[in-house]
Amino acid sequence: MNKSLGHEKYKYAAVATDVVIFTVVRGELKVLLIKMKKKPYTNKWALPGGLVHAEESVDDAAKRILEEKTGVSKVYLKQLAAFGRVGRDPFGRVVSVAYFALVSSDKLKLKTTEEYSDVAWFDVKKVTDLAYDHDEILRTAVSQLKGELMYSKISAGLLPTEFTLTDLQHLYEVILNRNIDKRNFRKKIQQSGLIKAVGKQRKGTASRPAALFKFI
Amino acid sequence: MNKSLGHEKYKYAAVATDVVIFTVVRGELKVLLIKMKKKPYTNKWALPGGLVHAEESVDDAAKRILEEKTGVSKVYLKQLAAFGRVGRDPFGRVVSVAYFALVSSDKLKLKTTEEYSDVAWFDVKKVTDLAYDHDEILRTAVSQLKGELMYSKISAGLLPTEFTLTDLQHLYEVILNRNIDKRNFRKKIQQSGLIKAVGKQRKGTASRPAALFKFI
DNA sequence: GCAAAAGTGTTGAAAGTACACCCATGA
DNA sequence: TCATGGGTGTACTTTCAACACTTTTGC
Repeated sequence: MNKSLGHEKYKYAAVATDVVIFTVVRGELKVLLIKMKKKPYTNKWALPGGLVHAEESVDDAAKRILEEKTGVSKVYLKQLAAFGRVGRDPFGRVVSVAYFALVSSDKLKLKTTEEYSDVAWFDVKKVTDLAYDHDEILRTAVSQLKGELMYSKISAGLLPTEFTLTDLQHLYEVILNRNIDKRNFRKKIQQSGLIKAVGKQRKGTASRPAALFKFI
Repeated sequence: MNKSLGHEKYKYAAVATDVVIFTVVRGELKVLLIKMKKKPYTNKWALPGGLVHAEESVDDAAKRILEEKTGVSKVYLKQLAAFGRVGRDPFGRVVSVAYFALVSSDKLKLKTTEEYSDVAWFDVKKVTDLAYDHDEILRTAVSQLKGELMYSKISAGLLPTEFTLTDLQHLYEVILNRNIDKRNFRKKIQQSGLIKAVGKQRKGTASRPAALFKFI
């Protein structure tokens, strides 16, 4: 969405997609932002996005943009909503279909340091004043992420295939931004049917070995 | 969406909106469909829809189309999802943002009889084989409608401003397609804070008068 | 007084929440 | 043996589900 469209001269609106890419690092829920060059958003941060090409589905466009910005593929992307206010994009009449995804920060550490300096992770709690209507998109994404966390496998992207219940709980605590009771969490998540024990243990931890689980 | 676009020649996708308009008549949940003329969908039924103009928001486009097809305005339209498969529209590369609404059948009785014969209400349970990907859109809409019914005021569009709890329960039973316990329903809906008593009663009913309520 | 719909409570089950101690391992 | 994190159960509260009779009105 940082290309000029000149779509003002067309009679109809064009389609873009913006992707809210979350990760968790050092106990913080972070979102990937890119720094813009073009006026009127010079040096403003924005969600990664781009126009949907004629020969690709909107889902595929979101995947493409995710991969372009992070190098990560095969991540589950979830459609959030369409944002279609008239003035939302000063470069033309563009409707954006927003997606969100959770990606493990170590899977893309290389990419974010290799990439130019105008791509960076930001603590979600501190982000404000994004370009376009991206503050609104981000708020919607955070809210939907929290709502779905306990009822879906979206968090799988943030953990290795095999993980401990404590790993999972810590992840949930960061995303939900609150403490969770260990016993209640274990009861609920094991009853949910979303994960199952793999029958192995994680050793070498200077403490009692933890059972490993995986998403089904 | 029943206009040729020729958007194949553009590089990017265009935006349309399709509106799933529900009503309840004679104990059935019905959806408004229009009969198409153009190949390859000649005589197929489809959801009302159309392209989003450059100067209107997607929300406004959905409202406009709702009003064009039903004559009803000031109805709450809820965004459902965007549908963006490449081949979903044989006339061009079009991404549709779908909405749904509930409108009282008596508010638009005139309109549907005045309108030409290729607009009609269909029992949702019997609808199949719609044009485009409209079967999928309809299924998604029905599912979301059922899910939100108890937690929002969307059903307000289907009732007069003042209604009895029995009216509301009958409506819910039709939409959810199951019986609801009267006492549990009354407890839950009155605790929800979505409605409140207006302090009046409906008289002249050959039975005990019922208290009237309204949505807040 | 009777037909017709309005209105109202209780009990049991299930799910959610709060809370504290013992266990297995590596160092 | 101790430091570290792993693992477990119970009591209370809240929510959901099942279920039947009395009340008020018009005729």
